[in-house]
Amino acid sequence: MLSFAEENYLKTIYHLSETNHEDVSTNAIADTLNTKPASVTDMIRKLSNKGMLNYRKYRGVSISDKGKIAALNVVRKHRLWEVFLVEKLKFNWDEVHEVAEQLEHIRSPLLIKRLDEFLNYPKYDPHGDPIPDENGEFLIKPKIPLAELNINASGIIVAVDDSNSLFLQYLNKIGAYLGAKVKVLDKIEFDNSLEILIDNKRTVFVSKEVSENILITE
Amino acid sequence: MLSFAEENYLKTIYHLSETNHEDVSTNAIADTLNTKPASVTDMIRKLSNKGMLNYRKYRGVSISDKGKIAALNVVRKHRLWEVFLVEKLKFNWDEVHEVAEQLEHIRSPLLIKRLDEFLNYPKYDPHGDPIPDENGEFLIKPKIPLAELNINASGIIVAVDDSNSLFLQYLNKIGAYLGAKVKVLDKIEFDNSLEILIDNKRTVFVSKEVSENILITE
DNA sequence: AAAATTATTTAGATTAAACTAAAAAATTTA
DNA sequence: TAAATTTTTTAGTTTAATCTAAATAATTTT
Repeated sequence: MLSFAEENYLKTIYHLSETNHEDVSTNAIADTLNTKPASVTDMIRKLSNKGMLNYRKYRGVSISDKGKIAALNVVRKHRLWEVFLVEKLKFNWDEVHEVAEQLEHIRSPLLIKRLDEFLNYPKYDPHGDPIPDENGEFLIKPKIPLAELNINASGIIVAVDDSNSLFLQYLNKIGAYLGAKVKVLDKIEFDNSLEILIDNKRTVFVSKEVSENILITE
Repeated sequence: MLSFAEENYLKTIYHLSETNHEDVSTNAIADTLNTKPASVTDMIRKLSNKGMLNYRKYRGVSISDKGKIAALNVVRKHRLWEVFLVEKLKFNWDEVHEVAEQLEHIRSPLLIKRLDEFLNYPKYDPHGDPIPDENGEFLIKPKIPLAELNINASGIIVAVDDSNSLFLQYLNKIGAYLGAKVKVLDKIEFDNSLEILIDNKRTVFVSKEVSENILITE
């Protein structure tokens, strides 16, 4: 059985090895977990001894099959809780992470089974990220810029590329938010701006820059 | 901020001082928490230094006002989660405790506020125990033996006094379970047995012994 | 390729929460 | 009330997870 700390290390190492497909460096782990490299080395050694990681001194680590299963289980719990927080408890997107970081460590297979059932077996979390099933299987849904949608196509806003606060304020002003449904009504050839319908309620024009920075899933 | 361990000690000391109204002994705490008395002494000292307990060496501890607020907050969280598990996730009574012991330590005032709202501000947990509000206020609902109900009165089964497995098997056989609604249809003067209606479904006769061991709240 | 820099590991400490064994205080028994 | 017993505390360890400082390995620069 894994401790909270061990679960956090595994999850981090899993995420880091997914994004860049090489062995993960000690410093990268220390940076994301806000710990010191020396602490990371200690934990790496421990997790290697448990068969969760493949480790070559000074060369970085990769995650083993066993470790991947454990990591995906934590990811599964994290994302299911995020769905719960947003859909049932009306949390906003930016409020869920910290709480889900805690909830993901609750140990009870029955709880997760029932939560999954209660949420009606969601396949994606509120950020559009896939929820692994009990066996760690999942299907990635591509995130594409709104700019690439065809006329009459629609999607859900799942992320923004340029997340500075002026941009977020602007999105708020036009009634767009993470989770909102958007439909492309027209493309203006003159300046590549888009006419979009947000949440079946409001029609607005957005510039090319804006539409390239809004990521959606279909 | 309190650690998990500190929260568990405070909760235990609160419960122990509620049941018998004296200072709580080191051994009693060690017994309920399955630790050694020496460990308890250490923690008592720590919590006293934080102003959570009143402690006189060799004389036992009582909980301070500050400690009580902290303890009641944990109790509140524990009981709200129990309601969630039973009402929303269809857990049985005997399955909730262990999970709620973990969930009660999740730190997020917003989470608890929203959970409370989501559950429609329950005042009692599935065992009939009161849920303290944000200020630690609550109202105890007396638990009385089924035997003491008048004819046509009804209540909810919240506990059993004699919880040996033969008794529980018998309850199961007659369709009674924790949380079930029971109504007294008749009292048989000859042997003080009762004719009761369980869950508006089934009518059965139960002996005096049985009706004295089933605890209900109105 | 040697020097400088950066990354990683080792060695040794610290903190929280537990433990055992022994000492001391309180309580019960005779 | 003195002796025996029980309870509680003290002293000293242990383990997990962290840290700092120093040493070593790897990489980059000149």
